[in-house]
Amino acid sequence: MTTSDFLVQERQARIREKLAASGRVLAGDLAVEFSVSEDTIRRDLREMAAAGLCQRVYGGALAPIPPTAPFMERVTDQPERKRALARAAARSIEPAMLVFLDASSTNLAIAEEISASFGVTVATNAPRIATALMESVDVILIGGMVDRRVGGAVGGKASSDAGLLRPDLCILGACGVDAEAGITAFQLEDAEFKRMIARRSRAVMTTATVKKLGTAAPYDVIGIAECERLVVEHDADGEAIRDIVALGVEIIRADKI
Amino acid sequence: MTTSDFLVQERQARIREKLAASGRVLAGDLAVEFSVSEDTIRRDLREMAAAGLCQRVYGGALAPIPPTAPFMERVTDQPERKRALARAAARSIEPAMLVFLDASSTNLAIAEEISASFGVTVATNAPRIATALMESVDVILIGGMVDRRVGGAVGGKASSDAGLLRPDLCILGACGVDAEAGITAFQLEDAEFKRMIARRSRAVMTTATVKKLGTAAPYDVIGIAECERLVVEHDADGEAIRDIVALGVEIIRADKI
DNA sequence: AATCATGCACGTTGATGCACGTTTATGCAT
DNA sequence: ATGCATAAACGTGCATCAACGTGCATGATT
Repeated sequence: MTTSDFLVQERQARIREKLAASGRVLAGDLAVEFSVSEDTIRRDLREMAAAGLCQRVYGGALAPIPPTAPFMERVTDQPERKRALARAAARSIEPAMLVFLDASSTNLAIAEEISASFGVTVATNAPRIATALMESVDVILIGGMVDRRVGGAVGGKASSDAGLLRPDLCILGACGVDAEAGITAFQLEDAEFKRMIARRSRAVMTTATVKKLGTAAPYDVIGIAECERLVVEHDADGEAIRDIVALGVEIIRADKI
Repeated sequence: MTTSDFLVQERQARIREKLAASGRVLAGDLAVEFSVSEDTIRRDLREMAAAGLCQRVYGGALAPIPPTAPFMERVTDQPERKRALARAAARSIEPAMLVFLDASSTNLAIAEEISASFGVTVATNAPRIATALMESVDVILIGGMVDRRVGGAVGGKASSDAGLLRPDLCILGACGVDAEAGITAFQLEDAEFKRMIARRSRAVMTTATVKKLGTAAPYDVIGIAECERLVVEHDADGEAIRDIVALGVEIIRADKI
């Protein structure tokens, strides 16, 4: 094995601690600290980035943006991955549909894939998504109190508004996607809202970065089997989605970035 | 690597924070601050501009402007004048108020003057205004069908939503302001919406660039006497506002640009 | 034997500062 | 207001060096 005192997993756990503490790590520093080559550190960081545990940058790595960060912050996290997911998801949108996009950073990326030629109506509780779409397609805004962490209107008024709609397709933002736990969220009111609109929709689709697969956030939204389609990244681990497939959920893989 | 303490992405993230905070950055200052050459900063800014994260200008960069479109076209029309009006208007906003900002480009400028320290709740039918405010203050979103020319939700659903509110202060976007014609708008549904929310508010204030004074758009909103305050530019012609003053409307002049 | 973790070699890529001709903004004179 | 000179800022091309990822060999472990 190595002359270093650390097993791979230990080393990576330490790196994660450092990322959590200072927000960034330098490859050179880590190599010295762990008494390994920079090659090894780079492999670690690459592997961690592939698992969504850091952002790989020239010279080292940056902390991933926490999934509980406010919407406008989450939007800046892993944009290329979200764009790839968004492109794949947008292919499920057909002309004349009423599509619902709830407040999620990947849904903003999907909104940015929707042009006037889609010929759809989009309903959303997220002001940012409405802004992205209103010049291109018809937009129905869900009113109510805006929760800045969620990035959209949730709560009684928003649910009342959304309760007037029956979307053809609901594209659901998910904080966690797991065969057993289903689709989950970090905020209670967000989870309530998502569940309500999903159950009013003819079809439900969700998207998940590698980081979210096999994870569960604190609040249940819906079971995974209530979701017709799951869009995953091109390199999502087959193991992670095997049980989801077994529940009859159609898997769509995004293109390689 | 670099002799600087910052990874590229960190540097650009800081630049984005500065743009968000002050609306502009100077290349020379950034080079000193980050201990890199101005060449490097210029490359950063060029790259960020290409990604839509800033506007590249001689000497530095400005905060990005969203895509051009009807509402957004109005936003980019005479921004300095609107900012001056916005600053003057914002001084009428007091802590704990429920303020209503309908969809207007000057109201977006006003939204951008409102920080968390205002301690207010803002209700709006404009997604772009909600997006600008949701990180700073409590935002109540008015739902309904978004009219892209208006830049906000109007019509039956929006009126129904707004009908639940009684704002302390309604800041009304005006397309025309005239002693005889009063406050007028270019779209019928927009005029209906404005009238409804103005009449539910304790106080109404409006703003007018020199261009709008003494003009009338096709659809009546309210009479000028129903408006307590009118914010005009520092150089607004006394002749143009004389009759408005005679109707008991308080005039506030914006600062010189 | 197969697998995993590691370091090495090497060609490629990325970030940076320098040089330099071009462009822009500014101040001054008319 | 216009024209001119000047200095600062600009973008392009280039050289340099560090960082990068890939392929491979090696040693340790199962």
